Amino acid sequence: MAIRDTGTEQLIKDTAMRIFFAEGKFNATTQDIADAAGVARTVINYYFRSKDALFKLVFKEAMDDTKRRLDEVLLSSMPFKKKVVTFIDVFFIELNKYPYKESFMISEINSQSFVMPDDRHSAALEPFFKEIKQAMDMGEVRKMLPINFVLNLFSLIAYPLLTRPLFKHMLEIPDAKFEQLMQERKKMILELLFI
Amino acid sequence: MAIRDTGTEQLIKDTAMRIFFAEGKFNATTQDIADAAGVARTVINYYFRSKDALFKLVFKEAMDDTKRRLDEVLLSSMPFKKKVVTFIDVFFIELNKYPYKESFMISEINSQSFVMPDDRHSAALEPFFKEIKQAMDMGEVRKMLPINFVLNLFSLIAYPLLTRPLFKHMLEIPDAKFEQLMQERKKMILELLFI
DNA sequence: TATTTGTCTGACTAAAATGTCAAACAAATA
DNA sequence: TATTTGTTTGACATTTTAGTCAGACAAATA
Repeated sequence: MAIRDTGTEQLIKDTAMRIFFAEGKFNATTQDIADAAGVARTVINYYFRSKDALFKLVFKEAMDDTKRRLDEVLLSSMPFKKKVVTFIDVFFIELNKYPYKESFMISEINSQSFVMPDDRHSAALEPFFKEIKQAMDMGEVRKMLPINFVLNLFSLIAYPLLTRPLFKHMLEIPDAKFEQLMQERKKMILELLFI
Repeated sequence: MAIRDTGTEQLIKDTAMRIFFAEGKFNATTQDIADAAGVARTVINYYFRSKDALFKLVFKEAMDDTKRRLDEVLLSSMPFKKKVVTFIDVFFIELNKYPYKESFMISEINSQSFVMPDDRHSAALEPFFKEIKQAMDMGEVRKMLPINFVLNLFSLIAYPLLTRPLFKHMLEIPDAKFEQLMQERKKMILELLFI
């Protein structure tokens, strides 16, 4: 007989993603996930064999998803500056839906058992570097190693959101204020990156 | 009788710090730490009562240590630009000794059980903001919210080191090359922050 | 030296989490 | 409808990890 699609497999993956990336419970157990999904814990073994296998799968799919979303922007035919603006927006939306995703990824990547999937080289990066160089030649952006432009872009967007709880406390600002600050940062980042 | 200082308590703390921050083993067990320190696992209970208590203590001491080191720079009487340069250097040295410390902190802060210690407000921050404003008025740095200047400073330094394994792979660069890139970033960051 | 007392250890207990399996259940199909 | 087969469940077993405790050990000191 063919495989029956009861939606359970997807439900478990979605629930795991929610728990990890939206709720920030990095050390969730299989029981936690099963409870949240409303299924018996053993279905996780049925569909994914082991906890580890589920975790690895969810991680890989999350990485691929992010990559796809960002590549789509990088490979589009927008003019350079508009592309960067869109890139920032997409990044912000992603981090709004899954505030802990980035942090989770970093933990995983930095962990011992982690092995980087082979296909991590983005095909979108190479041509984007060319565009950066062009923009530099045209005096649109400050001259530096194109790699540093990309690093700066990621850094300026992601870091404040990663360390959000720390900074919110250090600077004694409430949620709404922080949100507003982040919106202002979007503009500021552009002004910083472009001349 | 007085407490005998056998150095074991400190040894355990140092070992835990090494395992967490230098080796990146975030999920180390008490057995792992005891083995690495060359003591029986139960001494951890003897000195720290529970695993949780040890973890909390190590975390707090690490936070305090970082804070002290950075505050020292911020409160010094150097001229503004030199202060920022020194700040960047200190940050780099710290992240060189304990590459995973920042990542560990972020995980912890983002975790459920985490409660922020009360005394997190740095007395050094207030006067530093004043200095930033002055530098802006003097046209030394780009005009923006002083808070954004600080966020940018942290972001540009820390993020690439946090995501090091990811970027190293994505960009296919070996260790030495990455190290060199980070050194170049120091200069680039200054050029970006100062006019 | 004898005693006290802080330090350390190994054996045991307890708790938490993962994995296995037989059987129940339900959807497809003969 | 009867049978097949994919799905789901609960009971049980295993593994992993943390905590307790009595006693061994060793440094201080009376």
